Amino acid sequence: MPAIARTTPIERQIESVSSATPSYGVDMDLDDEEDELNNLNIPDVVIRRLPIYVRTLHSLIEHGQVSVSSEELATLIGVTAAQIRRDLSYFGKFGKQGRGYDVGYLSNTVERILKLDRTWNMVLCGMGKLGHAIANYRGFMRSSFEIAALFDSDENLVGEEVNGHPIRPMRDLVETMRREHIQVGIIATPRKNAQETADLLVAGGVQAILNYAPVILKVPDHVTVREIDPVSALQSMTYYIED
Amino acid sequence: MPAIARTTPIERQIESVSSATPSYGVDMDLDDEEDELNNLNIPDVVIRRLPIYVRTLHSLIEHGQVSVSSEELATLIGVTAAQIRRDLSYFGKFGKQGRGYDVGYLSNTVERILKLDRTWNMVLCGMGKLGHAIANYRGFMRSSFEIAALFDSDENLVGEEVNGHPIRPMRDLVETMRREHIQVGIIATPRKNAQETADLLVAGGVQAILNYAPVILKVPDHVTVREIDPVSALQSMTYYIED
DNA sequence: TGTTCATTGTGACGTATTTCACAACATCGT
DNA sequence: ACGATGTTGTGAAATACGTCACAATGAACA
Repeated sequence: MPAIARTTPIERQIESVSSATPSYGVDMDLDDEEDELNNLNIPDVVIRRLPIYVRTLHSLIEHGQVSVSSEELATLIGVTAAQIRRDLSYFGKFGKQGRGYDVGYLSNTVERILKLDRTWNMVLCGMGKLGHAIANYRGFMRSSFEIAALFDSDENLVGEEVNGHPIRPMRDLVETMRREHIQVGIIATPRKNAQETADLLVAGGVQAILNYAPVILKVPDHVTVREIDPVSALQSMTYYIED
Repeated sequence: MPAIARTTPIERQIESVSSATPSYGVDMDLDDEEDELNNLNIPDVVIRRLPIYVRTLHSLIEHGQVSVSSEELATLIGVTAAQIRRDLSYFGKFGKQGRGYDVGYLSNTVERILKLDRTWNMVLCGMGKLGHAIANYRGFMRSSFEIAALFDSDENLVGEEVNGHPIRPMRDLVETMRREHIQVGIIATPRKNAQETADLLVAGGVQAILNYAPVILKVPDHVTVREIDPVSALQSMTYYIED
């Protein structure tokens, strides 16, 4: 397993991640500490499913349901029950035989695993039409995320206020991130500026980037990237269309 | 392989597809017709990578490059060269030993595989803020896609013109789709209306749905769905953040 | 307290996907 | 015409991921 060569397990790079499986240095002394937050080598596919579990559990909570079996959850989500059980088993034992899972408890647990039991401040780079739409989007707050600052390199946009935040010049990005200890960034710049923006985010200490620009970003191993790419999504679906 | 039970191969359902591997009825008479468009059982992961290849090839074309090796392409994209060669080999042989691939030819070929050598008309459902942003998005046209009609169930919005198209009432959706032979739909409705909208799209003959609503849609096997879900993307990245 | 029932958590197995590694071959310079 | 070079396409091996199937066990109720 050549450490460098395939640092970024393929699939990830494209469909999104480019993350570090943050599990190096495990030769300390093989302590069996199999705690909940044992994150040694949990497949990224599993991690990507967890938010869906959380979302579905929330919806059950809204409906007042207190307990759920892997089977029921599976049906709601459209996966197999075995998969849900296996996924959860990576982190510990949260169910009760014969009873299923306590909805509230499981929801809290998975949120804690994903570190959603806090608010993450984000910087948004690129305040064109897309940036404006993102800045005005109401869905982040409801989910542990908050846009803390807006940036654009166009001096004409700087100063404009969007959804309560002034647009700041790009040159302030790194400093702002450091000062406010921000680890999450959103890139909504034109394609050609995306990589340089990513570099700035990295300089500012970013650890997670949500990338709306249609480019594969090169980032260090400790930075996770997920692509939001509607065009690619469409382009891959047409393959299956039978006319 | 229980046909019904796991119609929707898990991963797909969540990370996007819910498609038909459109390859039933292959007991005709095992003709070896291994043509390019041989689509028997090509993994969806591969299909999802093809748009990235196309995009990267286009960028090479813009730079005037005429030939590219799998190695170079791999570096640009951030995958391994072997993977690119394997992916392409599902469809045929497009390279020349010692030389690599002809950029223009490969680009055209992959586009043809993805059926991007035509324009796909789409319907957009849900004309709230998000719907407006999508309707005004300039990136589709440049990529074989065109929004042909807008729909919303809110009578107050009906009639409003967005980017040259009037918003029509939902009740016209099915008829419009059939009349104009539209097979691609975008859902940008609130979460609670997403499933009913999907049902209408299916009734209208949809075969591909780009879903911006945070719900897992239930659709028949012949319909492919891809989710655009920035919140889930963020929620899965925080897992990796080390503070 | 024992029996029934439902449902978990997980070894063992199976399938899907990626990577290795190399024979085959096209091109070029001589 | 030939050897050197670079790069493809692909069997075979390796790894990653998903599913089966069942022993273990908690709850309910007799």
